[in-house]
Amino acid sequence: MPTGLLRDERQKTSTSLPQEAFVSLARTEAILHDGLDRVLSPRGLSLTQYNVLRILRGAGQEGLCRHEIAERLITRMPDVTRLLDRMEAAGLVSRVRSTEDRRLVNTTLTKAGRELVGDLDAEVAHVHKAQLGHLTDTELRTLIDLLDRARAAP
Amino acid sequence: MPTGLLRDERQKTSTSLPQEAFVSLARTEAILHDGLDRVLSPRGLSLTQYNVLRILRGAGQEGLCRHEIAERLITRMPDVTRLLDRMEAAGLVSRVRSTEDRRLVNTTLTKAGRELVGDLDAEVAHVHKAQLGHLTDTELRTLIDLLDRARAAP
DNA sequence: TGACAATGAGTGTTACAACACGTACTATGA
DNA sequence: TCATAGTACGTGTTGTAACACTCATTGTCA
Repeated sequence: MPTGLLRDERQKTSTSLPQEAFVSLARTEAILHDGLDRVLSPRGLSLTQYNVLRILRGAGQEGLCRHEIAERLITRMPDVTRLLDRMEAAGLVSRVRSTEDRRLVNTTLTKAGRELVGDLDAEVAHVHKAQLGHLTDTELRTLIDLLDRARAAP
Repeated sequence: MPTGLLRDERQKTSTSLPQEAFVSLARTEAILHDGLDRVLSPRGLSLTQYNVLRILRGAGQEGLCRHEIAERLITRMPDVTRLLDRMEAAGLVSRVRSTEDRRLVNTTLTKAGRELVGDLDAEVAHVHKAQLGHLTDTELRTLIDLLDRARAAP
């Protein structure tokens, strides 16, 4: 009987609570990520590229070097060089070799990059509100706190 | 004064609660994902491939067609064909064209695939416990519930 | 000060994901 | 029963991510 077999399999794969949390987290992230992509990809941006734009805007006029951008990115990203290559080719960022430490290359937003990320603010905020606005502030606060504590593994 | 400028930028990027939740979610998922990859990649598996193994184990002897696998995967995956190609080449799954509906291709675990996913159960459970075990059951339950409700957008 | 480690960026290669399109088969309705 | 739409899978191509490695520059210490 197939159903019996299937139940046996399910037992073998018995999901612990941490495991269940991981799957739920991955599912949720994938859905939210996809929703954001639908706003960003028409502009030719990936989520990572959008994050770089925001990071550079937050850094102000002085910009950041490759290493600093990489460590502020959400996902580990071992190939920031070519990510910036593409963004430079798209006219969103500009890079200048530092004169103080000539190993460093300083990256800053161009005017076009600053305008693009500015234009996207409203759209992105709208998507986030559409995706998570049905949760109360208290619930969101609780979610954020739990996620923060999850990352702070002992 | 640079600090002043930076604070201005931060204000312009004023993070709403939904936005903050999204970033926290993405950060957490990336960290957990990475931790799991460290167990899977020595076996030559990506997280998606590992999920396929688990999905097929859950499906039992009858297996699943490409479409069914795709819709059970956590992340949207438009190229399941070549994902299965690689897993077939690695000897983890086997594919047979269905005789009833010859459009369908039935995919099942091979013995090697079944053994591999079985071997990984303990390791994966250990990683999840190391990553999330410091949260109480109540906290994990709350987290899972909130994530489930987050996905259930109106 | 001169060898050597450390740091930062870039490059060559491989594998994978995304998109659009094509092919085989099945179901449906005039 | 035959045209047509729909379904399921596969393929060609392009862009991107991951890994290992190299090159240039700086810091350090005998």
